Amino acid sequence: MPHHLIRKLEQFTKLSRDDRQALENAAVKRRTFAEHSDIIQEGDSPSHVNLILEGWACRYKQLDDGRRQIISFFVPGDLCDTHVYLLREMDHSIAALTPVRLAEIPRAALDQLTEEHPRVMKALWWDTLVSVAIQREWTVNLGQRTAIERLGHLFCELFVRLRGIGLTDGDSCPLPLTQVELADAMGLSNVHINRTLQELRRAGLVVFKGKRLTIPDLAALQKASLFNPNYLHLDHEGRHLDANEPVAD
Amino acid sequence: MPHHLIRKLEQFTKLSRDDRQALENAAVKRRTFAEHSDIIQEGDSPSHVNLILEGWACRYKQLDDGRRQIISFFVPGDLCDTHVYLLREMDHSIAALTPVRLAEIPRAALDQLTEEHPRVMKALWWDTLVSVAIQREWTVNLGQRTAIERLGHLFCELFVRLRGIGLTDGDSCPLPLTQVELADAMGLSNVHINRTLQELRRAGLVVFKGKRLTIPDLAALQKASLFNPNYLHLDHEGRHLDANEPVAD
DNA sequence: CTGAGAAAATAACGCATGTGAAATAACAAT
DNA sequence: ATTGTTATTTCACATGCGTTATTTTCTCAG
Repeated sequence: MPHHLIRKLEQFTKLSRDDRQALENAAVKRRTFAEHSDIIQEGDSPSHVNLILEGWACRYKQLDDGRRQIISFFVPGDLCDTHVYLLREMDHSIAALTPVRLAEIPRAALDQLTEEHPRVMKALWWDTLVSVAIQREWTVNLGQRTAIERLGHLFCELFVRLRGIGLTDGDSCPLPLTQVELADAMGLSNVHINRTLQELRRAGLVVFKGKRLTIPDLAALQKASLFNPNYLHLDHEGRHLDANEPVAD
Repeated sequence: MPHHLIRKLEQFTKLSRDDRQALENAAVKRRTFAEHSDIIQEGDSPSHVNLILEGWACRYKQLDDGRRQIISFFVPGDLCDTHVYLLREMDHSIAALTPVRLAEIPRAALDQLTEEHPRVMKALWWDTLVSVAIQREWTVNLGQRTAIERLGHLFCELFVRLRGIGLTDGDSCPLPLTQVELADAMGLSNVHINRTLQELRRAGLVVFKGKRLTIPDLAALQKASLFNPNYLHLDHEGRHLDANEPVAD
């Protein structure tokens, strides 16, 4: 059932049938959340790890005066902070952007998983490292890129991430975000997101309509956005398949 | 010798003499780097984990057209990405901002440490979680805060982090950064950093001179910067000292 | 003490992006 | 179809911050 996660992890290393089964077993407790509802709130005490199975969510933080920053987007297969339960309380909230189906992985299940399945442990570490690399890239995006580069960069990133889990269809992918949400993520006003979107459309770089994004020429968009996918670390060629860890399947 | 790291980790959980010794042993291989030299570069293949013992460093990323973003600051006791060697190549560079003394922790040593010293493993996980929480907060900082809030927020963060490892002296701390470096970190021009710094000085919120920062009234600066230290997770009161893991000392 | 290089400060001007408000357009539920 | 609701688009105007360049102040080696 957590096939998106498995597919994502297998971009990094092949898992055995047993490994995959262990992941299934860890993700038995399912929950659903309505669009726009909070999955967990700042100040809550985290007791388990959330794995998004279906739908989109986001991390966000709200300043005292109402300003809101979306800190990251979660798509199917994404884990919300492995080992987060070590912390006493959440420093941010997570909200469902669409209806969300997720699995709550209890602390004990995760600990057992990493102890008994070293390949899974390594793959989860890889996933964690990629997540923080994405967060770093957002720092670069917000700090240095212009509005048009910034938005183009986000579109490239989301497209490539979705492609990795098989959720793209040719040159298009789902993008269930409003312009206000894009604005909150990019640190821009919704008015300026609208202007920027039109500029991207006029340049023929993107089509964004009906909750779907189409990128007719990904290379062109990458170039215009200074997007370099190296930070997603999708380039391994089996490097991490240890010869002495046979993959029984 | 890695006493800053130990002091930092002990903000989270008490370590036994044995735990501390294991950390010492893992950090035997020492190196020094000159001011402004690169410690590791984008594209390099990481083979070990760097632990800053002395001096300041930063992660940064350079765009093709020369724009540079400083992504994070490293102070003594900071680890540069636990388990980074799982990745094939670095997606960013790390540079020494002052002369730097560090320890290279080999992969095997780290693996052994986490296997044989569960308290240390937990503490390192906590440290990792705090690091990414800091990265998230930078996203909020760059996305939502005005120049003056942004810079004030950075000053609060660095002061609190340094206080945690005993590197503050009353209401002041070292801050060996130039205005250009502050600009590259805050996504602002050096000219505007200068203007903003003057505004902070005029308001009596900071004194910044001779590579030292003084914050006469931390509460006031926190308020002006919308700084909430919760994301540094320094609030545990022994919550993670399991009763069944006696701390021999 | 002196000079050279780096860092900080100042100045003038331009533009990317914000703000607030109003007008359309799309969507969802009856 | 009709309506209420939410999302998008457009407009007019304001401003925070960038850019380029010059000047002043530090720092420290000799």
